[in-house]
Amino acid sequence: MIQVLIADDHTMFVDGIESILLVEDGIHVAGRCYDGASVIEFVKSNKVDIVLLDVNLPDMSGIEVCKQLAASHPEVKVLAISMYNEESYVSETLNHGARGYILKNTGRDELLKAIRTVYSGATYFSKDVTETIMKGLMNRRKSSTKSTVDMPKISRREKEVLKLIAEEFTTQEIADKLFISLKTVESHRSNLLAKLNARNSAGLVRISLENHLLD
Amino acid sequence: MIQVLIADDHTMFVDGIESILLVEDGIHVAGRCYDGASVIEFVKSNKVDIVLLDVNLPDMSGIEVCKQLAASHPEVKVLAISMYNEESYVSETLNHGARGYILKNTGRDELLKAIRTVYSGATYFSKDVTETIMKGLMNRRKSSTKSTVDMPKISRREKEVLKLIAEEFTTQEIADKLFISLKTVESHRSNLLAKLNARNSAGLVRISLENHLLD
DNA sequence: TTAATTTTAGGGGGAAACCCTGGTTTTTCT
DNA sequence: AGAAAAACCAGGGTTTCCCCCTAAAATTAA
Repeated sequence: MIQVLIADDHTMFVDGIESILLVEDGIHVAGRCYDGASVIEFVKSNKVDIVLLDVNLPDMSGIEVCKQLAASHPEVKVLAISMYNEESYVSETLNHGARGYILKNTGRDELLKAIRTVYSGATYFSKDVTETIMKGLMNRRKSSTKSTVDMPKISRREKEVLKLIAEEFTTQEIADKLFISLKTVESHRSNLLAKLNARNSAGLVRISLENHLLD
Repeated sequence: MIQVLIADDHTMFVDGIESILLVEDGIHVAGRCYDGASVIEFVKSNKVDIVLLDVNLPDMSGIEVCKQLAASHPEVKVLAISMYNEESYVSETLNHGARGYILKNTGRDELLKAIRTVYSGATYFSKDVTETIMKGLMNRRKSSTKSTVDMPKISRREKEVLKLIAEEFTTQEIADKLFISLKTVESHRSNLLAKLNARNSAGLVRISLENHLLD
């Protein structure tokens, strides 16, 4: 029997979920909570397998609840339920221990499937959520590509020097490693400063990391 | 008619794909390529809607091909095909312009569905790949939390100094900005060097960027 | 084969960073 | 309230960085 705790501040919504789960074999509604604090309290004294957790609770955010649950009761699986299909919400929630993320417009069958899937140890995300995440993952390309375009060409040797600078080696150490003179390394760094429009080595490192110049 | 270019260095695999696509209505195999360079060449002089791209090509990586295609022929959609269901591969590929990612063990029907989906402008990922990405997205919690844990506490003031160092300001400039003495700033940097186990400002910047200390 | 770029190298000088030690005041935690 | 941590300040000494300049050899592109 899967013990489910429903956590949402909208009574009507909780009622709806409960009525779905009540008639379902193998699933039992262990309790209902209307805020984050009571979720933490409830799991302390009750056996709960899955928390159906609204991401937007009045007192604390669902993310905070996830974090605390993951710390104190890692065996309790969190299935996040949210009205918002936004990348920041989704990834934040997942990054704090939720095993699944479904939207509030999810139908009865999908809700049951999600609960059973998460209970089995796997993860579940509704189709829309999956798309959102993929989109977010892909859109990071634009920013990185754009900045790569207007980035001056860095020669092979300069890149080597740049890498070693980022690894905290001094000019002398870099010279020894590359079997070249200290003055040569200084030339390279000087050229790098000009090319990357940096004022010092700290900037060199920041710019090269931000633009993935060391890959 | 969807013009498809198959790019893979394994002849047998290309043959297999081709035989599937040949009997399919609305899909035409525009050409076959066995390395990345010829893909770039081919799209220059042929109409291609979709490139079925093996991520592991002999001469250049599929990621490189994606990048170049996105730059020169953004209308050509890349559907990545790979033997490896690994997070780094998948996200790298998607971040460089691929519209989909399927595995080589994908069946005939799913392949066709993927092609048609990508052609329609949407994205397609096989179920396994989706799971991998989700796992990867979730597992960043562990690494980030872990690194934050064994990362010494950085005071509010130190963080301010650290930010300004990363923004390439000199000690004197930082002192002026924060209305404190030059020597104080040096103290803070010195403490930061010790705390973050860095040898110089370059390392300070690298470590703080790698561990998201400036957020 | 020129032309351009890259890589190499050097002198000299000033600024900044780094290291060490010491101290006071303020904030934070218990 | 007392202890601990953080923030503040400072001097002197050493190293490293950064900048200006020049310039030859090697590689690459036109």
